[in-house]
Amino acid sequence: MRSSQLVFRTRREVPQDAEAASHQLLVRGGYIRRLASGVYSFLPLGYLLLERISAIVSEEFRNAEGNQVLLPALHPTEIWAATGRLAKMADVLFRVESKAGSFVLGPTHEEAVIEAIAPDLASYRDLPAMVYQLQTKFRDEPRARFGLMRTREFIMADGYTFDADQEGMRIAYMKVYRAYQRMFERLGLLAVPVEADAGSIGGDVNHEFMVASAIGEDHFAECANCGYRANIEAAVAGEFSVAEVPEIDGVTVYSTPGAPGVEIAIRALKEQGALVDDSAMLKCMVAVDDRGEPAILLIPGERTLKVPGGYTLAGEEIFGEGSIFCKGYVGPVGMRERGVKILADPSIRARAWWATGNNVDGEHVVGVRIDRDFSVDDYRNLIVVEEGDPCPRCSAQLHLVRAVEVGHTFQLGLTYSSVLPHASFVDPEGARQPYWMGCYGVGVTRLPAVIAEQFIGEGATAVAWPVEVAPFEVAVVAAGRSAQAADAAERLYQELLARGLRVLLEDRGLSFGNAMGDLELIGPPFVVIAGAKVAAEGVVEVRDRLLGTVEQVALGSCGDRVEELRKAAVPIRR
RNA sequence: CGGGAAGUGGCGCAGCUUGGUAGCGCACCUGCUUUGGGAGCAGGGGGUCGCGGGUUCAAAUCCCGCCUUCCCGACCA
Repeated sequence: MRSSQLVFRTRREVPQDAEAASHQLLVRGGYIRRLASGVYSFLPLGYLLLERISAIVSEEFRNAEGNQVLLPALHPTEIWAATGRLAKMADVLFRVESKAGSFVLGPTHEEAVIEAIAPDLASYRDLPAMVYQLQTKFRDEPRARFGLMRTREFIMADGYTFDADQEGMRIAYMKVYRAYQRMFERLGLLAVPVEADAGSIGGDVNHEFMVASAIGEDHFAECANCGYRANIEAAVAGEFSVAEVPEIDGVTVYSTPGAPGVEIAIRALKEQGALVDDSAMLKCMVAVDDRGEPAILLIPGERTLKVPGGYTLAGEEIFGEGSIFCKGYVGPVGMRERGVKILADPSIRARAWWATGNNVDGEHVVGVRIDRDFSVDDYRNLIVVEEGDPCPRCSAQLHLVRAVEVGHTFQLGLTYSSVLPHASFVDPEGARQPYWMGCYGVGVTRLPAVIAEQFIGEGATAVAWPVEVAPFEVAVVAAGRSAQAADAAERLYQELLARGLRVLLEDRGLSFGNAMGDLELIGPPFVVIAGAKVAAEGVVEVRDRLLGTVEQVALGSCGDRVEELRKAAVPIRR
């Protein structure tokens, strides 16, 4: 393509509403333009980039035997009501009321794909099967973020597998899992699969593919020793070593009026001469289960609570008049006898005694021991892991990494097929059986931002895209005004095109500085410059922007050399 | 939804404290000179100052209400 034909304009100034480096680069380079918060247009250059990324994603889904489809964005409300997700995902659903009826703009397509495909998968002979699409999703996000990183309208590649049994589902899952690893490598991303929480999609086994990045909205825990990796939501800590604590024998009650909360209570207890250390407080949170039964959740006072599945934290009303729970002074002692279930994080065993609320306003107790003063009904993982916590597999120290989720794979099992009767097939005995399903997502329009973060230069004024995703693999530019340079550039452009490369000829007659400034934003990994030495010595300059190397090459061998460099280029950096 | 910041030609900003008919840089248009790292000179076009109301002889500027955008948090595939 000739730059004079490309509709785009770069800008020098940093856009006022762009904080993230990738966002600045994409706006300055003229890849995208914001229409509303979390709603972006892809301009011609941005579309070329997106087209490349989409092609790679699509190819890898096909390598996993996916059949491409295109499902509607407009879903009749009924199909969402049928799975209960109309209510469950109400917060993110865009709703449309029209004379044609009531619709939801699809945020994901489990329901829609079953409606579309189930009639063609009526027999066990039709299984296994996989379909996928690249399609626009709509989610009414509470907050859009970092340009393309989190938007309200975005393209996702979503795949769905249908199998006759669990074993088949697992095989399909592994096939996609491996396709994802190839896909992200081609995209220039070091994506690591981590164990994750299934969220509102549902199902059992699932992995998130995470890329360490400054624009990450998530963290995952990683063990350098054994390779354990899990999203912070799903990560669990191993066994903590037992803490050294002061010798205390009995239980002592202290009067601590006006001291709710861990830190104030510790201070109040110290003032009274209690032998408490800063880690002595047991945090006791009141939660209710799905049936509305109350429970107490116990964690070390310095830790953050992770509310377990099936429970929600109790609201203020639980502390009302006549309640057995005393706000700010809740403790486990005697609660079981009053019919309150006690759940505890295993880490509370790593200490001989605790200080805790005495279930009386203005009173704490010190020296409370598990099994002597109270019993735990159930040990569950209730704490959010922190840097340095022991690994659950090998007890080495966990490390937290800020990261972006670029893909997510789920073994759904029978989650959807059990509630949608037509999501089923007839087995060899003639009996109707539900599909064993898997679903797989890749955040396609997020990828330009994530890739840019990895390949961007200082000050967000330059990028060198990985060869497979680059809108142009190589750019040709003439330096100076000589006719020889312009001729050489034109001939090289034709030659590189003929070799099947994606080539940009800079033909706008810009000064050299302007031309190079723009090229740095357009991001070709290779640039060929035809300057004064073409006429004098018959050589051009070839730059490898990924490696940062520059070489002088004879005009006649330039095409060969560029192709060599192109083939030798490795997608992943760092 | 809570906290913070900001809305002035296409983009980035000044002007607001102390009301008096809107300015700078970039970009754009014309001409000439330039062209191996973001050129120079001369001339030119373009703005409901986010929206609505109020105060005033007079509002970008003061007052009230609303909207939008970005950042942190909550939430999230």
